[in-house]
Amino acid sequence: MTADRLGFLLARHGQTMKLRLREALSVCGLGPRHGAILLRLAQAGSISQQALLEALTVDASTLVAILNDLERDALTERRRDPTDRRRHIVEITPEGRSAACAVEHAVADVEREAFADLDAEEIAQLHTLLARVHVRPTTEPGAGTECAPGCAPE
Amino acid sequence: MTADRLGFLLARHGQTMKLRLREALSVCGLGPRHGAILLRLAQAGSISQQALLEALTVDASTLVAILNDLERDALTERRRDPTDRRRHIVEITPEGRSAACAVEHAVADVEREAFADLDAEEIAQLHTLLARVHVRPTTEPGAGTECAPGCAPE
DNA sequence: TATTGTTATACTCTATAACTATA
DNA sequence: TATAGTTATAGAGTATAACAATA
Repeated sequence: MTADRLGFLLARHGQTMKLRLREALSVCGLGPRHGAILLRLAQAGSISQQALLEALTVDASTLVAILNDLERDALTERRRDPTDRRRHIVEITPEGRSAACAVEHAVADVEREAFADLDAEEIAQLHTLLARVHVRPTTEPGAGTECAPGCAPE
Repeated sequence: MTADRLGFLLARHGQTMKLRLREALSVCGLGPRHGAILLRLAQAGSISQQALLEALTVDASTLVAILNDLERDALTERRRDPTDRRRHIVEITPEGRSAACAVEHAVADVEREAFADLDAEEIAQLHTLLARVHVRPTTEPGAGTECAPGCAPE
């Protein structure tokens, strides 16, 4: 069942993984993005909002909504950057660390099941390879080959 | 920048790939799912609607909408299975084959750019590994480890 | 009664554009 | 003027549930 383009395969499995993560994290009342942010913060303690934007590949307005949720639940806090009062720095709270721990467990469960057929080395390989795919387009849109002649429908 | 859970990484890159595929295929007036179905049909000629459901991991109602689009553009046709008139068999039309060719090119462009940092062998590895992740949950929901005590917020 | 396909609908996610504040 | 963040809103995608036809 590998009779599928790698691009489609990646898109499809990514979608499935997102759905599973959502289900697993719904126990904690969080979405996948919320979880990813909490884990980052649990590692780093505090991150600038800009850095989160780059790391998570989300729209700025989306990030605001997520941070509002987290702050409403007292899991994170935003404070102004003293050196540039336009910028926000996001910090994790003690409650946030507890939640991050829960997220860690939930994600680990999902991963254990999803990657059950791979051994540790293969999982590491997959991780490394995935980390090396380009997330952002490097060339201008439209730079590639156009649709072949006579291909366009309608 | 591998400081990320594999699950989150897969979900995020899958999302990005889907967006890129959508952009590339919009030239042909098709969505990613439309493209994936066309490629399948270009290979097999005809597939039962049930088989498409399993292969694409989409909801039945979603598939209906996609097939309606394809049929409206005269790229595919549905006919009843003579042996069981409840079932539909989806067939590709000549126009559909042309469109599939366009899809092939567009997807190849996206893949070339996204996997530019991987050599042919690594791409094949990634493909093989991805094909071996479990798409569907094998255990009942809730069978895994629950959130650690004191972890749940609010 | 169970299965296949369909329709209608509600819900979520995401992106777009306009607005505020700081620089 | 340009940047960081926010808000409101519209659009697309997906899932849920009820329905029709066939087995």
